[in-house]
Order: sequence, then structure tokens, then C-alpha cells
Amino acid sequence: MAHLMLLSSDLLVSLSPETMATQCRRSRTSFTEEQLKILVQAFSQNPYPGYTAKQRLAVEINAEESRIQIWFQNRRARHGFLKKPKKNVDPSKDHASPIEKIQDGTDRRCRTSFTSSQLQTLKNAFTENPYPGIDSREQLAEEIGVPESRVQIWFQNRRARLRVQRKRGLEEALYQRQNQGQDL
DNA sequence: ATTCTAACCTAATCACACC
DNA sequence: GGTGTGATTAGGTTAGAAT
Repeated sequence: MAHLMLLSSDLLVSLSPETMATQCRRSRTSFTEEQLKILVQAFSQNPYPGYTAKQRLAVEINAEESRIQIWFQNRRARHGFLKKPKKNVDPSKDHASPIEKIQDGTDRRCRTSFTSSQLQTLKNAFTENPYPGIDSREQLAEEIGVPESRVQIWFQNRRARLRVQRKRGLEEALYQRQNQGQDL
């Protein structure tokens, strides 16, 4: 068990994401002008749509919600916009904007709760390959009955937490070594 | 070749349940 | 109060398609 985790950790550092993760991406979606028009319009109104807003958009332009999310992420990164992503500055004060009550920052996707068997499947897959391509992710998603986008997020989070865990371990080891050296 | 941008990544953080 | 973990963000990289 422990050595399997080490194996995956070694993969994480030895094989760069570029070589591993990008060998099987999802095929690039090309939005039609009509779709783009709607997306751009929505972005100009609100660069930070909540989950329900993104879902609405997804239905409206007949695309997956995950693609909408990626599109907004990319758009925010490249085009300037006015809003601030900061936490709600005015908690108790309620400004005169009753219209947008849906997307007031707390409109997130409902947290998906994985069953232990689903987690086991994901963990097993992670030890085999921490950077699954689109095919593997779709297969996993199908197998455990969860959207592929959730599988992708799960792998991202797991890699991130493995990295910080591993970094902490290194720091602790270094700290101990320094202490020993000074005491000697 | 260059340009544009979807897909993907990391790092940090939020949210929220649980203890 | 901390821990665990799914969801979101900023910001950077990779790669496919159009120019």
C-alpha cells in the first residue's frame, strides 16, 4: 500500500505534466459564431457566472457546462474586465440589486460526495496514472457514474494535495537534519 | 510562421461538513 | 479550531485550427 503511493508520487515528479497529460486531450471544441455571441454577451454582463447561470448557458447554446466554465476561465485570463473576485465586501449591507440573487457568489455546484467504492476506484486509477487523458477519464466517469468533469477535478485536487504533503515531508526532513547538525 | 484560443495544468483559496 | 476535501479562482502552458 505504502509503496504504491510512493510509486505514484515518483510518477508525479519524474514525468512532467506536459509529456503525460497532454497526450490525450479532449478534442478541441469550436464554438459557432452564434454560440460565441451568446457567451460574449453573458461575459460582458457577468464574468463570474454562478453554477445555475452556467447551466442555463449550457442549455441555451447546447454545450456542456464544463466547457462553459473553461471558456469563462480563459476569457477572464485574457480579456480585461471590471469586476473584483474578492470576497463579499458588503456582508450585511444589501445594495439595490434584487435582480441577481441567484449568482451572488454562493451559487456553486453542489459538492459531489463520492462513495467509498468510487473513491477506491479513483485512487487505484491515480496510482496507475495521475494524469489520465480524456479517454481514461471518460472511462472512469462511466465506471463510477459521475460526470467526467468531476473526475478531472478530483485528479487535480489529489495531485495538488499529494504535492503539498510531499513538500511538507521534505521540509520536515530538512528541519530535522539541520537540528541534528547544529546539536552535533 | 504567426495568431488565436480550447484544453489543461498548478497554486492558492473558498465553502462546508465533520470532529 | 482544526482537518478533509470538492469547487472555484488567477495565471501560466500546450496544442489544434485558422490566417
